[in-house]
Amino acid sequence: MTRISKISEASPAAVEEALNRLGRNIRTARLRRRLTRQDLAGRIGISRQVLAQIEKGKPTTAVAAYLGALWALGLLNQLKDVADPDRDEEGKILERTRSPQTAPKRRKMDDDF
Amino acid sequence: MTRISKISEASPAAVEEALNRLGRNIRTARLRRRLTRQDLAGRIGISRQVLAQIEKGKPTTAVAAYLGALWALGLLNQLKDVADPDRDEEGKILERTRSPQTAPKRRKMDDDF
DNA sequence: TTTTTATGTCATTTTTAATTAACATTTTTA
DNA sequence: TAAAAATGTTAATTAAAAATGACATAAAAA
Repeated sequence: MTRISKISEASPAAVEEALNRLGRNIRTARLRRRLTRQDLAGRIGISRQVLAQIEKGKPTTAVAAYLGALWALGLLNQLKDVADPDRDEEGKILERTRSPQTAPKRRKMDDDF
Repeated sequence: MTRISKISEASPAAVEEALNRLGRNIRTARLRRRLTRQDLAGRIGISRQVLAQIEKGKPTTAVAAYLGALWALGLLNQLKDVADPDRDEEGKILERTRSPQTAPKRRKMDDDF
């Protein structure tokens, strides 16, 4: 990010907590596997300084850096269920209260990075 | 990020897949709740363009932007278990194979952003 | 202890993310 | 239909992330 002013300033307390916990968990997993920061950072493709920030839960770090850490630790699969529509009971209920229209579709389907 | 060359170029396929799925899930949850991008982006504190990128799974976007979306959708709690040390069976096993030394501690405890 | 390794911390430079604004296109509503 | 709203898309600017290198300190190993 960058001029992500609002995110870094006003990221909700709940988000900050979640990031702190995630960072701690990544650190714990790394130590258990006896990996140095340099080692793990190398596997992810980031510098050891950035990995240090991840372990502190820095909010403005690229999401792929976090997920890369989980991947390198063999923990990425745990992310599969997050926000899974099948488990979004609240969303399913909300959907049922409406006429059975499908999500509006556009012509072009996106993709590219 | 920025000079995050390696992350954006070489982010593992597994990470890209995870991000694509997460983005799709966020989009589905938003539509179910009948929120426009502008609405949801406003609650998170980002621009609608960035939210669009999140829904595409852009890897270099700030982690807090992704988590903020989950938070605004009421789905953040699902992240609590990710990388939870108690569930890291692999890590627990690795830890047991060593002498019962604790994780090396430094004097100063970090924290600040 | 001494040596080596890991980590903490800082400065500099380069790259680029995010904002903002504008306009096009699509979808929905009236 | 027409009007309004949502989304797609692009460009310019600005702020900041990440890399890199250097050095200090702490921890582990010899």
